[in-house]
Amino acid sequence: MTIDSGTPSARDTVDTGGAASARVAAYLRAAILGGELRPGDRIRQEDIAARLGASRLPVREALRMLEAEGLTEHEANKGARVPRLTQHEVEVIYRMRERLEPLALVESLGALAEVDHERLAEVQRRIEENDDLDRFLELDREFHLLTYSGCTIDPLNSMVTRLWNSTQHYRRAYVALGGQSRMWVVNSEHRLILDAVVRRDATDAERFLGGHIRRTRIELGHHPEVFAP
Amino acid sequence: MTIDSGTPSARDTVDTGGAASARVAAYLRAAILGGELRPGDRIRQEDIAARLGASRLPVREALRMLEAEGLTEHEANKGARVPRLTQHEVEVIYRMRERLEPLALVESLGALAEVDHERLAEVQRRIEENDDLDRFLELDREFHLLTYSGCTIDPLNSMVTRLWNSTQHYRRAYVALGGQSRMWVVNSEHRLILDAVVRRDATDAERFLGGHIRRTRIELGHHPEVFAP
DNA sequence: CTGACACCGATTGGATCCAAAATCCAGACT
DNA sequence: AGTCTGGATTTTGGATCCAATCGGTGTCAG
Repeated sequence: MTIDSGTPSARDTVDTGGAASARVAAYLRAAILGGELRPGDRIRQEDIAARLGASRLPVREALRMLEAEGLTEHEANKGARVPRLTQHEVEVIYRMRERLEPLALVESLGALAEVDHERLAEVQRRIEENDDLDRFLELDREFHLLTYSGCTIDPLNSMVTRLWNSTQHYRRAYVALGGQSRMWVVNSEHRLILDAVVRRDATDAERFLGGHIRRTRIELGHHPEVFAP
Repeated sequence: MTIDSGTPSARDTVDTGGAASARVAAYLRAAILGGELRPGDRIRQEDIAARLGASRLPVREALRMLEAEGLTEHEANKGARVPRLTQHEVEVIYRMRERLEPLALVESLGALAEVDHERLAEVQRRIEENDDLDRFLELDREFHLLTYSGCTIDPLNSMVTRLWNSTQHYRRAYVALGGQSRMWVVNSEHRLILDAVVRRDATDAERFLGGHIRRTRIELGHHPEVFAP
């Protein structure tokens, strides 16, 4: 795992904290999103500090940042863990996504330039050529977050990112179980969204994106084995 | 200003961090929500530490907590400030509330016992008897957050709280300008919501709450002077 | 054999000290 | 006179050390 990584297209969360805190946060973020740290895993401050050659203090700061991003949870005098979610919690998070992400997309539409449209098309092209499951997770995330990148409303951005972070592990488990097998559905929906974005059609963008997330939620509901401990 | 305060009905945000961090966080939270610290104000770590007789470290932790709650914002090597929002940002936050809070209410409905219904009715009664503007802010917040108190989905709870926190100052400015003068509208809407909650009618609850927030957003949009620097 | 209690190791929380970065002001130069 | 540069001051970021708290284990009484 590389140390610099961080979220592919996250313009936020980079400035906050000092240099060391940011390094530690990037390391842990990559470890959790990448699947090395899984829900329920405990994170000991000293372990991380020793591994990265820093003191425990920037680790503490990093854990607080990650908590705000939904990647860790804290309990006083007991430390940090990667949150473990129930099936119902994930379902509600998808319902939150259904409502928030169309809003973020509409806020973003006007600010997206043609360069962004081209980048989006390029990412979608790579999704369709791709056949690696872990790579799909990254590209899909990049596609959607890129469509929101014109949105300047800070709480909206951070909440959308947080919702993606929280469900990342379950998305991985889902595709690993072959759930995302009918890729042509995903691709056709992505193309509808991309088209609406290029046309800057807020109504269509909102409708297609909402439907895309809703379908995913329903299909995920048919696979309770994803949530087995 | 009292030191113990904290958010009236916030079940979350109490466990995290140690004792000193929690005290500092509660102090700052009360100062910001209470209006002593206003948008744009800078928060110097040493000032707070000296004032509360703690070291700077718990202040740093507290500032991180508050950042997650939307009450402060950070910049590396530059410190913390109370965020200043534009009119458009506040409007989008209200749109987020329109979409998220009905969801939180529906998730909460089934878990609310009769005791909660009685407490709600009591709070609403006090709102109708009340004639102090600052007191109205508190009671209104308590009413709504109480209706969501049965919701156990952590990210949903924290996001709803964060949205309330972010707009608290502008709500205050709005009522101070006499914007919330037609209290009978607020009260009739609250009664509709309360009734739907008692009947556990998800459809009505969602509809009335959404309408309540939407009307507030639109009325707020007619008062741009609230957002004057 | 089981349950309660006390002790001890492990881990997090807090305080103090030091380093680095940013801001502010003065002075010189254009 | 205005602007740029340099240093001094202020403020935040990081490291180390010490205290408080939690979890497990072992022991003793019932």
